[in-house]
Amino acid sequence: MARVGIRDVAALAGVAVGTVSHYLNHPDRVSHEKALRIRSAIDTLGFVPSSAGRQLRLGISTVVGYLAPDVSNPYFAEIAESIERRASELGMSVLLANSHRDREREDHYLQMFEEYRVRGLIVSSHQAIEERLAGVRQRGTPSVLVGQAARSPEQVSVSLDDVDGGRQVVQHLLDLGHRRIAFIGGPLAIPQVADRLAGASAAIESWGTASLEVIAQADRTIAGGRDVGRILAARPADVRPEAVFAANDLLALGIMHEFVAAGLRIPQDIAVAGYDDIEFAASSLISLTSVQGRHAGYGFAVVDMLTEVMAGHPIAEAHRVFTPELVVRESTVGRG
Amino acid sequence: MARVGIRDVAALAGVAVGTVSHYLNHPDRVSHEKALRIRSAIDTLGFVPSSAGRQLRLGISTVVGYLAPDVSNPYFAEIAESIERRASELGMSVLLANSHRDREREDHYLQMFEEYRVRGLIVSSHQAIEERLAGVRQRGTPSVLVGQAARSPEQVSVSLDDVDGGRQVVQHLLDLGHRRIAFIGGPLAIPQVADRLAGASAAIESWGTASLEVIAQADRTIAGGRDVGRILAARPADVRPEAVFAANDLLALGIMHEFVAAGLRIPQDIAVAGYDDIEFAASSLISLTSVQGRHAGYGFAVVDMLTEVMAGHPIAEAHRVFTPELVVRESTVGRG
DNA sequence: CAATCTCTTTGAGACGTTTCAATTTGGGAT
DNA sequence: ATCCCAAATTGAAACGTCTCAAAGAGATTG
Repeated sequence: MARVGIRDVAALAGVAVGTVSHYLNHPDRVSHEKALRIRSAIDTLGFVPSSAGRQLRLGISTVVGYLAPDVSNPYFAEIAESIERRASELGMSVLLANSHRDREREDHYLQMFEEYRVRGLIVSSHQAIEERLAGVRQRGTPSVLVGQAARSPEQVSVSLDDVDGGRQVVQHLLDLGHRRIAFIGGPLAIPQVADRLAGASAAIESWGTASLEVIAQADRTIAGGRDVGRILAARPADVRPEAVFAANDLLALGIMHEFVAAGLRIPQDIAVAGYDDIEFAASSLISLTSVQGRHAGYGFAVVDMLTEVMAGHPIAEAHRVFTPELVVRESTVGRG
Repeated sequence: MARVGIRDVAALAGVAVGTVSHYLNHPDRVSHEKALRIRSAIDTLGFVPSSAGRQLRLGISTVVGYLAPDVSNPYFAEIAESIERRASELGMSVLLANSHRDREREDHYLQMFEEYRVRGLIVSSHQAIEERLAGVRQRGTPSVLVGQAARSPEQVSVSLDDVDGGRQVVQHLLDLGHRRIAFIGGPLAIPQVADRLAGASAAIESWGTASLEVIAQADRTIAGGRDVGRILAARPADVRPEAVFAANDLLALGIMHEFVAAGLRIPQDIAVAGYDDIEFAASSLISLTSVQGRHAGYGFAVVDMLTEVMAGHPIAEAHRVFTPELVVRESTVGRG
């Protein structure tokens, strides 16, 4: 099953290889008659041009890579989808790689994308990855960092003001009258988590009479949330927080599940707020108060910045920071 | 920023290009001293081998593609993840493409994977895609169809017995005493949907005294479920189904949300069952009865079958069909 | 000391494509 | 009949890599 190449097509159609290539890339330069012969040769042979050959010659591709920590978190899946949609409008294809939050795999896929000479890279990560991306960029592959603001002016990024988001959530809980508040999340080495906590702390401090308990839970998944939820639900009411703020929606959903299973009423007995505003937050049976980041423009902004930077244009605003928006739902204010 | 190639490395290290290539691929064949020089040259130059060059020479790659209809459906995200995990154990990389249920985009990515000469393809699709895959296979790219059983003996597939799954769900609802049952889903052109309905119908018929109302909803998402849920909740109780069986969990979750919002009690007023058993089904505040397909081995089976077929081995069992398992939860039997 | 043998190193050639400069063709103007 | 021009076609060269056959350099053996 020897792969069929452009030469075979040319031979069968009785034309030169250059003509076949022209047919493929500049159809207007080839006569109708030969076009037909070539088309039929391609069909009978089942010719599929080799991207390796083309790329070798051209030196570039039309593919961009999206490296996500965890596609099974709907948050990233939703970002992936909006990126994909925008990219396809611009005639580009998106290849998705799932690092599974693993540093090594992240590195591996980054390397692979480089070897593939993707045109550009979109990277969501919980790691300190900026230095690595600087290397990649220097070697010719530009990238947009998504989800954490870059430090370096060279590294383009699109992110959310997580400090402000955390502040908004806790401010909201304080406004509702809660004073014993818990923050669930970790590890603090992750910028996104640290920022959300920082905002939460700031709100607490400026209020004065409230307290913030920090409960470490590095496993920011539904399962992780359930673990925490079980523990909290088991506490006697007077030492149980009046409200919990989870570092992301998955945690919050897991926590809520255990609260409800334990017979606690949300939000009367305990209020819950999440972060990211994934679709499942809005659709939970007790809809979840959360922080909406990527309003419509997020995926677009990412891809558009990437195209700018791929084109070599200087970026006016290298670090685009969106302001998050608190979405208040039943899990904090009850059925409206 | 001219790309640095293997020649540049060779020049800087003062060796022949062949030696550099050996260093990369057969490190044991090159002396320690030159290995060091080459390593340092690679580092200072920031050399990253071009996969295009390599692939052109070798004709094969170590990448497999996974084409999913919709990564933002956790069902596919979970499959993607298990595939990725297994593939990486076997030293392969997975590239994910999201067709967004769009026939055209599906075609586009399939073509792209072919041009990239991926080693093999894993395809989840709601379309009749077998013929297309036959073409792809004939041209040298093997594939495993996931989620629908293939018709052709040449097309390897891993799937679930959806007829049996549908039957189990409805049998369960009948056993609980429900007689007016509704099936939500569509379009019937989709094999998975049609099979689930077929199983449901079979169970109803063999029972005799029960009725099955089919409510078409092609948008099998949470939003789609909410639309249906609103309509059903608005019906007077005597024409409202006693139980609904949704073609997938997203639909079911959306439906439940509206039922609860309308004040209906689940399962006392109306029972709900879904299909796929995504994590959010188990974690819903009223946990959702669903059908578990891909128990542990699913992703493994897929990748292992793909490696077999990539190796050119004949497959003993070309169409592997897993038997689904009903997972009974609160949405049908109430709090246990 | 010659003859082998092993371990390294070398450079050419091929993979499939696109582009570019050069050539052919056909038709209209002179 | 000749010339010219545009349009269509051609073939060679180059992209970056790996492998293969061959050669070089020591080391070991007879």
